[in-house]
Amino acid sequence: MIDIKLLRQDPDLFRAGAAKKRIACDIDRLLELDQRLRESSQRADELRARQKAGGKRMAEASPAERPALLEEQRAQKAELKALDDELAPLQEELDRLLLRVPNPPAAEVPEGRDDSENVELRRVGEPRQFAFEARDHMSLAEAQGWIDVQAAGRISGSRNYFLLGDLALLEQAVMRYAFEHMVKKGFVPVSVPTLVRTEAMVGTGYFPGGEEQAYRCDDRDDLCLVGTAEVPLTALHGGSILDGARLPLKYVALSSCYRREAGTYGKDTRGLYRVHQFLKVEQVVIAAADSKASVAHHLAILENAEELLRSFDLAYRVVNVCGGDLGQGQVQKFDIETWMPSREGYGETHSASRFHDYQARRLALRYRDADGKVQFCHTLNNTVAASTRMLIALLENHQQADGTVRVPAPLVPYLGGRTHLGVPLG
RNA sequence: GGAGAGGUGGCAGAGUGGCCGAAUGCGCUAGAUUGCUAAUCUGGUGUCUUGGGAAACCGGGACCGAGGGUUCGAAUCCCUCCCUCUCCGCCA
Repeated sequence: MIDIKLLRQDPDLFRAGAAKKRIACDIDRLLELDQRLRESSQRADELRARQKAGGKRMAEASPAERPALLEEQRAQKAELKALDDELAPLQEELDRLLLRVPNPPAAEVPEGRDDSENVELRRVGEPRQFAFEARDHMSLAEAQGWIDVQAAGRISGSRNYFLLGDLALLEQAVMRYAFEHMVKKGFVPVSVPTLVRTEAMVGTGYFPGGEEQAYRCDDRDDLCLVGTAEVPLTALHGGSILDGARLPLKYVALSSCYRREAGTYGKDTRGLYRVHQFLKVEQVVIAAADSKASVAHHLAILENAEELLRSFDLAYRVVNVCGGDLGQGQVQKFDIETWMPSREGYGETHSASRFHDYQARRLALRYRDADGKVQFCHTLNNTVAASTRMLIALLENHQQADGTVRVPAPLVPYLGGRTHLGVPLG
């Protein structure tokens, strides 16, 4: 959520921000509501003050004085009630609109309508050239007996999968390695709930707006399945005032992630690229409110993921995501796209976002700084490794002519010392 | 799922209709005292919001798990929900 005081001071900043993000947003209506509410609530506060004073007089009044006082208080009460009734819907509308105001993107964010206008920052590693007919991850996995989407479709519907044998082992290996990679860097390992209240979805900025992308339990419970561990991790300290000396807090979590993928019919239907459920190791930083430091954290968590990709011998590129492709809350986002031979291109595998205090405001996530002032935290997050997309990259890039898959060095210890997976195919 | 007990400031804990934003203790903090440490004494010590002020600060309003209600007046009474604890049942 944005700071309404800033909005009053500099509405154009927010108009420009919304325009850059290509998100419609009625700033004028918001300012008008704010203005009216502030004026009226002053009146309401005065009425309440008189009401309170009257109550005190009542307590001290003699029985003879009471009836007159009572009458006076009744009249006041009616007046106050009328005013409150008038204000309540306005306040509601303001709150609703406020949740929708996009966080203005950083100056470094490129102009652009959608992902086609993201700006490439660098390419690292050479896409692999094959001296043989390379397979896509699906045909390779099927040939090795590593995947069953038919059975998954029968049991769970489309975009679900069973992984079997070596591929199930590889998934675990990647997750374990990614997790420990971050723990070694001092990130606190966390196991998180993946069922969260609507409140947490709103707090992290996924709602309102992202409801179609999230699975929701039925109305017996107010619970959603998270699309990423970012949600529980960022919400972990919501509602509290942290000791500023303890910041930044760095967390890493491994969790299942659930995505409805509504509106993507016919898109990436083959294989593991777009699925309803996967595992992901996610890094979250909760920091002090300092935009410079925030940028440093952003680059650091980006580098953490790049390190992992380089250690896997995977080629990738980093893009600076353009305004139109940014989410409502993000100040800036870097995506990492990893080379995927079957796509003959780079496919998104990581997404590093920084939010400034946008999520923190919604979550009431604050800290006390060295001067004793209460401030909203800055939050950031990035993927470390998302299982399915990492498996696509590993299978396709490290496949051998005989249909086995080479295991990159860091994963060997997590696979019992094996350097190749699968059996030679005829 | 059944029965019961609770949710009050950083923590512990009082408060059953007005004098309660809330006693007391601990903690924290500033100062005094002190050869050092410990101890002692004194003051300060919630959040949000609004108005005034350059600021220190001052005034108003809201907040005692959340949301509704009763009342001139609610931490206190009523309803719904959430959470915690104890016992029983079921279960990974």
